[in-house]
Amino acid sequence: MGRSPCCEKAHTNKGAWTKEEDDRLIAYIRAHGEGCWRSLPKAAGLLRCGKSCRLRWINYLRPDLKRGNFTEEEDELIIKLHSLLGNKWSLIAGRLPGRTDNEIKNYWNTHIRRKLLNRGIDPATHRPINEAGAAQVEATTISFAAASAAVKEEEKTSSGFSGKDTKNPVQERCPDLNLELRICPPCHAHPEPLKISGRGICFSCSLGLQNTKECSCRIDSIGGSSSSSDSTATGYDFLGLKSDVLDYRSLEMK
DNA sequence: AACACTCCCAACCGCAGATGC
DNA sequence: CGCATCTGCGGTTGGGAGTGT
Repeated sequence: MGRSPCCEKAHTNKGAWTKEEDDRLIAYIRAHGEGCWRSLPKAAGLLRCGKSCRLRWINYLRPDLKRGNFTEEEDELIIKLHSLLGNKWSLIAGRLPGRTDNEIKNYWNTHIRRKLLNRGIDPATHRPINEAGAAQVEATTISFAAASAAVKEEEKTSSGFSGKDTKNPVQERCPDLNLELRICPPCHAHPEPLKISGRGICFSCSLGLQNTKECSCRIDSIGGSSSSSDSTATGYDFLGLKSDVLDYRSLEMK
């Protein structure tokens, strides 16, 4: 491609930000709002590249950031979201108000990985370490992360593949994965709890969101009768995204 | 006190997707 | 439609702080 560098690298500061630089950046964004990162440094009188300014603002200066230690609840939520989304730190951060993707990524690598290893769980797969092979049959968590790569590969090689196909080769390989997970409006009666690999809990409950508006216990499988048109009527905002049909592939394309 | 080692996190880098022309 | 540019993301790194010897 031969992309040009994001900014003129000469004459720009690098490394730790000074108080004065922080103040300039804050003042400028308060006056003009976020955006136009490329032109911001010059306009704000900063000898930094736009990317550096954006990162500094998002990860450190934003007023809505929640600094300080992660709570036990946040820990568990991160673990559960990671088991579902993989290293999609920005998506995970989207479910943790006041936390940034960089912060969560760092926290994962320094604390949670070790925590899971101590529990005997592989942080990459969220499966017991000593069951690496056998666990494929008796999965205890759902993981779209590993499957998403396979889906992409599948889509490359099979141009005719669509979500409506009943013969999804990925599912044939990974029977524990429901790549067409659909979320419906909250159902207080919980008539038909989602079975995640044999466990009778809904997805929200598995995330620790019992009795919340996210609690939804009716999810049709890929072979279900719901079409995209009837799912429109029951569209549900999962992970903060207004989508009619939850499809991890579409989540990535947010 | 001095050095070595480990941990942690802010910041950087490169890439890919989105957008504009 | 193709190219150039911008933005955002995930992986990695550098260096300061903390701890052990």
